[in-house]
Amino acid sequence: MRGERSVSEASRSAVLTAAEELGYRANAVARSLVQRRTYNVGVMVSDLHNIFFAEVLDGLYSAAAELGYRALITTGNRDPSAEERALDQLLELRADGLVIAGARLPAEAVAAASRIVPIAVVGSNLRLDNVDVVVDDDHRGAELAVEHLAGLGHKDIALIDGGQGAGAAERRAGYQSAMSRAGLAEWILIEPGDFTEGGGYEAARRLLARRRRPTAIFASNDQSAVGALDAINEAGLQVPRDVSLMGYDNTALAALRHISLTTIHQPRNQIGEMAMRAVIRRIEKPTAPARRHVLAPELVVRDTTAKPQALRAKS
Amino acid sequence: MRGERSVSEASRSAVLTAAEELGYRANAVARSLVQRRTYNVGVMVSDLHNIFFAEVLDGLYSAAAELGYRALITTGNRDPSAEERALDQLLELRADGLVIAGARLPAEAVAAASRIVPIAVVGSNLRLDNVDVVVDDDHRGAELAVEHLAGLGHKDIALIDGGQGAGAAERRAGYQSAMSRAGLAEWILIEPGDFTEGGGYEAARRLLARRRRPTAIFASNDQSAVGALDAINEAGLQVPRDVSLMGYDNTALAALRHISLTTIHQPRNQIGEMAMRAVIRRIEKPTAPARRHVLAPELVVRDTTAKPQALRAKS
DNA sequence: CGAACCCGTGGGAACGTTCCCACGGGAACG
DNA sequence: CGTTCCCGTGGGAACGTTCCCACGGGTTCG
Repeated sequence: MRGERSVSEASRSAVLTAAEELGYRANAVARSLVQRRTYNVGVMVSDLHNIFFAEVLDGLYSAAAELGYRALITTGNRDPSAEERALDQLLELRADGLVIAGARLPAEAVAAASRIVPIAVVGSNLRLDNVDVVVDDDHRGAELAVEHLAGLGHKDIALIDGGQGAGAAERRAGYQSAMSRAGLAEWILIEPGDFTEGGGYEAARRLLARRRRPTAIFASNDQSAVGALDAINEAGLQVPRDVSLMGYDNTALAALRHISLTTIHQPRNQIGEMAMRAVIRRIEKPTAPARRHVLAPELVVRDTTAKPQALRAKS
Repeated sequence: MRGERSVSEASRSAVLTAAEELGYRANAVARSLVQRRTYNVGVMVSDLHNIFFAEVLDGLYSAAAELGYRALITTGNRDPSAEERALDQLLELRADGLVIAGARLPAEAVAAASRIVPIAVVGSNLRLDNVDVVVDDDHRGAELAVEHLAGLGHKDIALIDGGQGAGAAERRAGYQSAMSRAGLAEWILIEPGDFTEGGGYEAARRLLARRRRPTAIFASNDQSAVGALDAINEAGLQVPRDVSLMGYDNTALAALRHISLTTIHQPRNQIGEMAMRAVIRRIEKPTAPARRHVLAPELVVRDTTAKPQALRAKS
C-alpha cells in the first residue's frame, strides 16, 4: 500500500520495490471513484493570452500543491458558450472545487455550479453569496494613481476609461473620488476607452487635441497606456517632460525598459493563492460561508511620471 | 442513456427530462474507469508567462475539442523536478496522451512516459523515436530574416544569439548559412545573448560600441530585440534610419505599434493543433509511428527595417 | 497457565459507469 | 396460424481502488 498505514516495514518495502519493477502507478481514477473526491480543483481562465492570469495561475498552483490538490486548467477562449461547456466538463470530471478567473460566463451559470461545488471567482465584480470573490481594491488603486500625480503637482489629470472591462468601473470611481478629495473636481475628465492598445491610442489622440491639453493621463490599464504613449510621441510630445502617463496592472509590458511605465501593481500571485485557499477551505468544510477577499494594490513609480512643466520651470 | 443508441424516442426524452430535473451529470470518473479511456490529453507547459505558449494552447484546445478530447493543462513553472511531478500526476490521472510544450524535463523522463502513453513534444529539439515532435523550421526562419536584410542592401548584419534557448542553435545555423549564401560570410558576427530583454540590451550595447558598427541587427527573439531597441535609442540612434532591427517569434510585443518590430512569425496556433492531432492519432492507433512535423515560418515586415543609410543617400 | 488484547493481514463490498447478453413482444413471412 | 426474426429493454459483470471487518498469531496481564 502506498497510502501509508499500519503495515510492517518488511511488507511495505517489498510492495514498493515490486511496484517499482512493474511500473505500477496508482490509478487516480479508481481512487476518485471510491473516495468520491478527486483532489482536483478546476480552473477556468477566460484568456491565457492575458499575462495577467499567468501569475494568478502561479499562485493557484503553488497553493494547490501545498494543500495536496491538483489544479486543472481550462479555458473558454473568451467565448461565453465555450466557457459554459468547459465548466460543464470540469463538473463532469468531478472537480472538488472551481476557480473562475476573468469569467465572461453568465452569472446564473456560476450560481448553478456553485450549488454543486465550492467556487471562487477572481477579478470579477459579481456578487453571489455562496461564491468566494478575490479582487484587488481597484477603487483604492485608482486613488493611489491620482494621489501620485496630484502629489507631483498635476491638476489637469485625465482618465482613459476601461469601459465594460473588469474593474473599470471601480477604477473610474476611484479616480473621481480621489480627484474630488484633492480639490480637483473641476478637472475631472473621462475619455472613453476599452482596455486595448488601440483604444488607448485613440483616446489619447482625442485628449491631446483638446484646447486645454491635460498634463497627466491616467490610463485604466497598461495596455491602453502603451497605446496612449504612442499617440503622445506621434504628437511630437515627450513623456514625462510634456505629459505624465500612468497605467494600471503592472504587467510585464510596463516593466520593459523601453516603456518603463509608472503603474499600479496588483498582487496577482497572492490573488491566485488566496482564491485557491478559499476554495479548498470550503471543500474541506462545506458549511463554511463564502467570503469576499480584497487585496491592496501598490504604486510602482517608473519613468513616465514627473512634475508638470510649469512647476519644473519654477524650481 | 446519453450515449445515444438504439433507444426509443419516448424513453430517451423521458430519461433526458428526468436527468434535467435531477441535475444529473454523467460521472466522467466512473466512465473512465470502465472504458479504460479518459479522453483527456495532458498538456505540460513549461511556462505560462511566455505568451508564445498561449497561442499554442489555443491550437491544442481547438483540435482536442474537435476530436472529442479534453485538454488538461499543468505546468512545472520551469522547475524540472516540479515538471516531473506534474508529469507523474498526469499519468496517475490516466491521461490518454501527453503534449509537452517547452519542457525542461530530462529526456529520460519523457522517454519513460512515452512507453506508457503517446506523447508529442512542441518546440524542443530532443529526438526520441516514439515521440512526435512539432517544431517550426527555425533554420529557415533565420534564413528569411537574413535574406530580408540582405535584400534591403545590408551587409554588416549581426546576430544576437539565444544561447541555450529552444531553437537558438537552429537560428544561429540558419543565420550563418544564409550569410554565406548571400556572399556575406566575412560579415558574420555573433554576439552572445540569452533570449531575455536584458541580454538583448547588453548585446546591442556591445555591438554598437564596435569600431565598425553593424547596420542591421537580427535578434534571436522578440524579447531580446526589444532590449536591443532600447540600447540603440540610448546610443542616440534611430531605428530604422541608423540601424535596422529584426526579432523572431512575432509575439504580441512585436505587434505593439510603439515597437512595430519586423520579425519572423511562427505558426503557433497550427503548431498546437498539429501536436494535438499527432497525439490523438496515436491514441487511437497505437501502432502508428511517431513523426517529426516541421512547420514553415513567415516573414512579417514592420517598421524597424529599411535600406542602410549609405544606399538611401544614393537613391 | 489461560484469557484478553492488539498488531498485522486478508477478504469482500462499494463507487457509477459501460458493455454484453438474454429475454419478451410485435411484425413479417411462409 | 405458427414460426422466425428483430427491435427494444432489463439485468449482471467488470473497471481499480478504498474502507471496513474478521481472523490469526503473538504478547501481556491476571
